[in-house]
Amino acid sequence: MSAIADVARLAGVAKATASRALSGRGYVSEETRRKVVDAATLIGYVASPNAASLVTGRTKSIGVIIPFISRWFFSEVLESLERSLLAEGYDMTLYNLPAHSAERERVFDFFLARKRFDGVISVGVELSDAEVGLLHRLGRPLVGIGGEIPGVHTIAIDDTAAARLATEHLLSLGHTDIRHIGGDQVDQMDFAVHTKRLTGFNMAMSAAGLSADGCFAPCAFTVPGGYGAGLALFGDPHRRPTAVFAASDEIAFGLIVAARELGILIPSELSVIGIDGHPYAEMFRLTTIEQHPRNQARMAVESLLRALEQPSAPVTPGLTRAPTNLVMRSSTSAPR
Amino acid sequence: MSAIADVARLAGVAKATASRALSGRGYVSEETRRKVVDAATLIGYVASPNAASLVTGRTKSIGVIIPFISRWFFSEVLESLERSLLAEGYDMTLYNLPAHSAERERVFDFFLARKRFDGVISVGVELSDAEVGLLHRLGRPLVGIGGEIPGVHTIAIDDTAAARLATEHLLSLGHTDIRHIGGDQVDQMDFAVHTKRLTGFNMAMSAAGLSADGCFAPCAFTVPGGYGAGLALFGDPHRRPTAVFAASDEIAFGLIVAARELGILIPSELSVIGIDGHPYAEMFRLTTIEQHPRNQARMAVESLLRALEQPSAPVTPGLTRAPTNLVMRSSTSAPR
DNA sequence: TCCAGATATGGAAACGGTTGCATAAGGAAC
DNA sequence: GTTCCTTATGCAACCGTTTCCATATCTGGA
Repeated sequence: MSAIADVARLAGVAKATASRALSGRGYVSEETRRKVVDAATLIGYVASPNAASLVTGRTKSIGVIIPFISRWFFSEVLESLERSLLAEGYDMTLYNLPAHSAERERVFDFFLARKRFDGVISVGVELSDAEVGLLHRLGRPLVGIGGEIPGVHTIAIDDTAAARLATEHLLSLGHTDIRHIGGDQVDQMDFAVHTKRLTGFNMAMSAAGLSADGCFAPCAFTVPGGYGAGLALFGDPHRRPTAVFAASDEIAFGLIVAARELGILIPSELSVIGIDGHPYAEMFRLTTIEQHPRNQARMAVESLLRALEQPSAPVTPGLTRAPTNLVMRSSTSAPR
Repeated sequence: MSAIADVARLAGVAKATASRALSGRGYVSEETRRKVVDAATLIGYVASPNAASLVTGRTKSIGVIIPFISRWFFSEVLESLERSLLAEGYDMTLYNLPAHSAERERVFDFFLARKRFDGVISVGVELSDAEVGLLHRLGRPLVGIGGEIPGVHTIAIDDTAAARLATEHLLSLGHTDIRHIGGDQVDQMDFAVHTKRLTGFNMAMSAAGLSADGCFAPCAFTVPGGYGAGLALFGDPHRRPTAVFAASDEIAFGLIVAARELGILIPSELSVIGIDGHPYAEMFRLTTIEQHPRNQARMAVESLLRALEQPSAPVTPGLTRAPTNLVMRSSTSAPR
C-alpha cells in the first residue's frame, strides 16, 4: 500500500514534514499542511498504527479480561467499556477468561505480556500478585472492576453493604423469616462476591437479633438457578419463608417465576429483593439494589486513561466505591 | 525492554539466527536453538508482535463488528468467536456498532482501514458495497454471520424457513387462530430479520389456506417487549388467539410471563413457540427452533482462517446455511 | 575427487512510521 | 546591527522484527 513516503513525495516535502502535518505535532505551515493532507487523501493513505507503535511505544489499544460475556453485569460493562474506549480513540481487545481456566496462563504469557496494549482492564477477575507484577514490570497500567486487587486501582461496589442494605429493607418491613439465595461454589466468581453478599446478609440478621443459621441456600447464579432453588424452597408451604433476598436480580427472576408457578402471591405471601438493577426488574416489579455497571466501566476507563497520560504519577492504588441505590417496587411489602 | 538483539548477543549468535530459532522457521541446529531459547527465558524476552507485523504484514488479530453485546444471540456468538480465535492464536478486537450509528463511518475509516487486522468478522451487520470494497481493497478477508452480504462468505440460518417451520408446527397441531409477535421497525436489525420471519409466517399461513391479515403485532425484540405485547394481546379474552409464534425466545418468555399473570394456561389455552434455543427455554418449557449461534461462530472462524491461509483462493462468496432444529417442549399442544 | 544439495549461520536491507538534531528564515527587542 | 526566539523544514537515526542473499561446512552420490 501507500506509505507516508509516497505522500511526502507527492506533496514535495520530506517524510518528517509529512508526518508532522498528518499527526499535528510540531511546526508545520498551514500551506504545507494542506498540501500534505491533499496528497494523503488523493492516494488514499492510511497510517499504519503498528509502525507508529514501534517507535512511540504506544498502541492506542487496551486489553480487557473478563470471565463472562453473556451474564448481565459483564455484558453491560463490556458495552460501556467499548463505547468509552472507542470515543477516546482506543481499540479494545477482548480476552474471555473463565475464572480458573487453563488458558489463563497462556493468555498472560502469550498475549498480554507482549507489548500490544497500552493498558489492561480486568473485569471481575482477581489477578494474582505474579500477574499484576508482570503487567507492572512492562509498565502497563492496570485498572480493575469488581473487587480489590492489591496494588491496583479498582472500581467496585461494596458487596457486603449492598447485601446488608437489601436484608435490612426486608427486616424494616417486619420480616423475620428471611432466606438468602446466592451463588454456589461451583459457580466460580472471583473476589468472593458470593461470600461477601452472604456476610452482609448474616450481619444484618444478627444485628436484628435473628439467627441466620440454615437461612442460606446456594444455586447457580442464573435465572434457571433461581428457578430451581425457588421450586425446592417454596415447595413445602410449612417451611416457606416470608421473604427472600436473592444475590442477583437474575436469581430473583427465577425465584419469582417459581413462586408464581406454585401459586404464591408476591408480595403478600412472599417478598423478594435482588441486587443489580437488571432491565427486566421493572417487568417483574422487583425491588432491587441497583449497581450501574456502565458507570463503573466509565470510571475504569477514565482512571486508566489518566494513568496513561501521566505515567509519572502511577494510578493511585486502592478501591473506588461505586454507588448503589435501593429501588423499591412491588415485590416487597410487610408480611401478612 | 529486552529485544531480540539482546537475546542474540547473550546466546552468541546473530539476530537472524535468534529470530529463526525462536520462530521455528528456517534452519537452526538443535544446539543453537537451545542456547537461544535459554537466553530468551533468562532475560524474560517477549517478542513484539508490532515489529513482526510490520515486516510480515500479518497481525494475528481479527476485528469483529457486532451491533449488540447483551442480546443472547450476539453474546453467544461473541463468546464462541473469542474461544475459537484465541485457540488459533488470534487476538479479537471488538467494535460494538449499533445498526445505524454515527460512529460506523468513523470505525471504518479510522479503525478498520488501518492495517491492524488480518481479517474481519461481521456479526449481524449488513455491510455496504463501499465497506466491503474497502476491506477487499486492503486485501483483508471478511466473513459474515447473520445474513447475506454480496461478495462475502456468510453463515446464516434461513430465517424465512425457520419461521415457516415454527408456524407449521402450530398449524399441524390444529391451530388456526395464530398470531406472530416480532421485532418492530424501531429495533433496527440488519438483514431484514424481522421481515423474513414475518414472511415465513405469512407463507405458512397462506399455504394452509389461512389469512394472515392483522395477525402480526410488533414489539421490542426483548423479554419486556414480549411482555408488553402479551399484556396487550391477551388482555381481551374474546380476541385472544389459541397460539402465538414469537420471533425470538426472549419475546416468547415475555409472552409467557404475561399470559401467566393473566391466568391463561399454557398450553391448554395458549400455545407459544419461539426461535433461538435460549438457555431459559427449558425452564419456561418453551417449544422452539434452535439455531446454535456458537456453531455459526465456529464456522465463521474456520472460513476466515482458511481464507487467511490461502490468500490465493479467495473465500468462496456465498451463503452457508446454518442448521436449525425444532425442539418440542410443553408450551405447545393442540387447541382445546 | 568433484559436485550438488542440504544444513547452518551472519550481514544487511527492509517494514512504515516518529523524532532529535541541524539549518535557515523572519521578527522582535536591545 | 546584533542577539535571541519562534517558526518551518530536511536529514538521518531509530523502533524490533523478518527475510533475502551470501558464505561456509558437511553430506552422499557419481
